[in-house]
Amino acid sequence: MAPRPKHADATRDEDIDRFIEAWGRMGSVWGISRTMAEVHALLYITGDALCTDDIMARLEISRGNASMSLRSLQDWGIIKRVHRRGDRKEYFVADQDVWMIFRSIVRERMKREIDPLLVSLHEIRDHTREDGQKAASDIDERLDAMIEFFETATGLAERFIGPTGPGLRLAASLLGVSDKAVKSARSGRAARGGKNG
Amino acid sequence: MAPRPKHADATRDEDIDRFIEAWGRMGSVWGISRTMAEVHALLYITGDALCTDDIMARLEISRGNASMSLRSLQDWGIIKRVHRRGDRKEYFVADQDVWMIFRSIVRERMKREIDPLLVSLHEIRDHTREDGQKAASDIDERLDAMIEFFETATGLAERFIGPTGPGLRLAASLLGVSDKAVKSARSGRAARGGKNG
DNA sequence: CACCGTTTTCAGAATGGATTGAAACTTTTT
DNA sequence: AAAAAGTTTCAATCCATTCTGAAAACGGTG
Repeated sequence: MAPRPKHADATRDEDIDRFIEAWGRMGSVWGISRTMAEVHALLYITGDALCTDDIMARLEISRGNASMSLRSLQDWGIIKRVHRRGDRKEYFVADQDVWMIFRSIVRERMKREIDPLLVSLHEIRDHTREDGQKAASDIDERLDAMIEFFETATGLAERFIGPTGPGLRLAASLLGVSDKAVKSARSGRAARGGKNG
Repeated sequence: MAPRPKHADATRDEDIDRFIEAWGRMGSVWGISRTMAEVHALLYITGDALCTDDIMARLEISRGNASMSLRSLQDWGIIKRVHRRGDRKEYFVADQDVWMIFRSIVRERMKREIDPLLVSLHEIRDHTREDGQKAASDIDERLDAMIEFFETATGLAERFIGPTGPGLRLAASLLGVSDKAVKSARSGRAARGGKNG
């Protein structure tokens, strides 16, 4: 039967590499740089506390790059520093709760992107309004529609990521998204038995 | 009587410029290029059907760039071509329904980013599984957690953007996102101050 | 306070994505 | 079928962001 090869560790490392690559590619989606995503991937998937040198070596990146990525990841609140007694190095661990990671990222992105956009939209609309010119009324309506959308979306997001807890899971059940629904929604590949609570 | 300044059009154009700029800046968030977002902004906010030359002139971009942006926007399904009788040019109009725009964008991003990620994650997990090595079991768990998250999120998103209709509005009420947000959902009016709880 | 291991900073180099512009192509008109 | 009008493609170029590497700063220790 399945022989347990001595190169099990090498296999494991390969899998880790693949995960890092996949997650790094996602970086753009979340608006973070590839390297930053890779550093996070490494910390998340290993679950270990790693120091800067570990990360530099594993990812083959410069010290400066590692330092900056780690800093950003901390700013985003998805990794934290840990100290080891008798060791002068800093170690880093990734938050292991995927929902938390998601919340942190969404919160940060909203703060950086959506909030300023809403400010701009309001400024523009206030301006078109106070001019009171008829010419702008159609534009006004479109601005209104957009502002309304983003404010509703913001409100929704705050529910999800707010301090009230793991809102998404709640939302999932509220909306009746069952495992079945999820499975059948995925066409093509999907045979597997992921399970837990 | 509202005073009707002769520079009304100039003022309007300025407002449009500001909107284009704000929306263009958002481009990165949605993973589309700045110019593409600006073209969309122009079409959306004016509500007009514009031809390539109009867009080139207004945005001061090259023909090639305009052509490619328009093409992408069509691929994303948020603008469409219109034909005018007796005119050989193609004109373009933006979908005026903000919810539809959002749905199109989310659908497209999921197809391009999340689905491939999920495929990769499954491949990696299947691989760590079939090796059956103990060393990988902790990694397995983390992969499981991540897969479960993305599948739930995907299922949720499909609810929102599915053909069933304006799911987000429904979601908003289901989740009890302040009645304010939902009420002001009636077109034409809006009050500042998105805080709620 | 001088030393040593470590982290941060930052100017310049490298990289990759966006943009141009002109040629190639398509469609309509005469 | 040639000309005219409009659109798309793509190699070359531009530009913004990311990355490097070495120097500066930090912070304990003896």
